Amino acid sequence: MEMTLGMNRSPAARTVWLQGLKEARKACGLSQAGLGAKVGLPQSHISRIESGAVDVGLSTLLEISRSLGLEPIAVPRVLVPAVRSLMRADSRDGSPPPRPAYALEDERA
Amino acid sequence: MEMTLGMNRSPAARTVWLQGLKEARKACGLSQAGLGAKVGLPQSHISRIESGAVDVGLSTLLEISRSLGLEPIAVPRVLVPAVRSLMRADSRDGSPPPRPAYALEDERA
DNA sequence: AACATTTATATGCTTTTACGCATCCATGTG
DNA sequence: CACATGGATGCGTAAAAGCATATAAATGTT
Repeated sequence: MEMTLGMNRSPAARTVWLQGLKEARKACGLSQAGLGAKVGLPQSHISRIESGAVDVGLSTLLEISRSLGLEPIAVPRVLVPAVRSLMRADSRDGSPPPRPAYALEDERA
Repeated sequence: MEMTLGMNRSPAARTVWLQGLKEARKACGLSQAGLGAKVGLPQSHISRIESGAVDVGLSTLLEISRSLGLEPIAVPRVLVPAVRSLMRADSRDGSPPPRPAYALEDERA
């Protein structure tokens, strides 16, 4: 069996990650230009990054993420579901029902 | 007030992150060449990445991290302590922690 | 409605740099 | 010594970062 997990360097591999940043940007009410100004990057580059046209560098990724109130952390795979659950529970507005400690989540099921 | 908290694109900014990957690599008992073989990268590049000489791209970072059993996640800043605590608790003592059965694990730890 | 104006995102082009190959410098080990 | 094993460096090339400009979609004004 060929087990090609999405481990290549194609745009699709990073697109999911970048999509999250794009949503976070909009959640902050920022335009590409606004975000660019915040982190000192040209709007054109933000555009290419979000579209997956370019493979953004770690430094730029850190600046963008942090300016959006996010901190990229390398989480052990076994803890990913727990962390995702934690994030979901936090971002829920006025309805915090007793949530199970773990929830089957997307990532790349 | 000038509040430029080390948010530049200098090597120092990413060194912290990369140091974690380096430790994770050693924890896996892998050499730079071994890791490179796992992810299809030349050893020379792993060297430059870990030393901070180059600003590694997101795709490469994802491949490296995942090959080490780590998943980079953008965590809201307010949740960072909680996540860190989770990771600390997990890595305590060598006894196998209650692994969530649904953590898709492909490679040998 | 048509036209201007502002705002948001995308594209062409140049400079800088990550990536990849080969090579080289260590420090073992028989 | 020969020969591994782990890591670093010079160099060419493809691609990211940066600048200016173009397109798109709203927003306003007559």
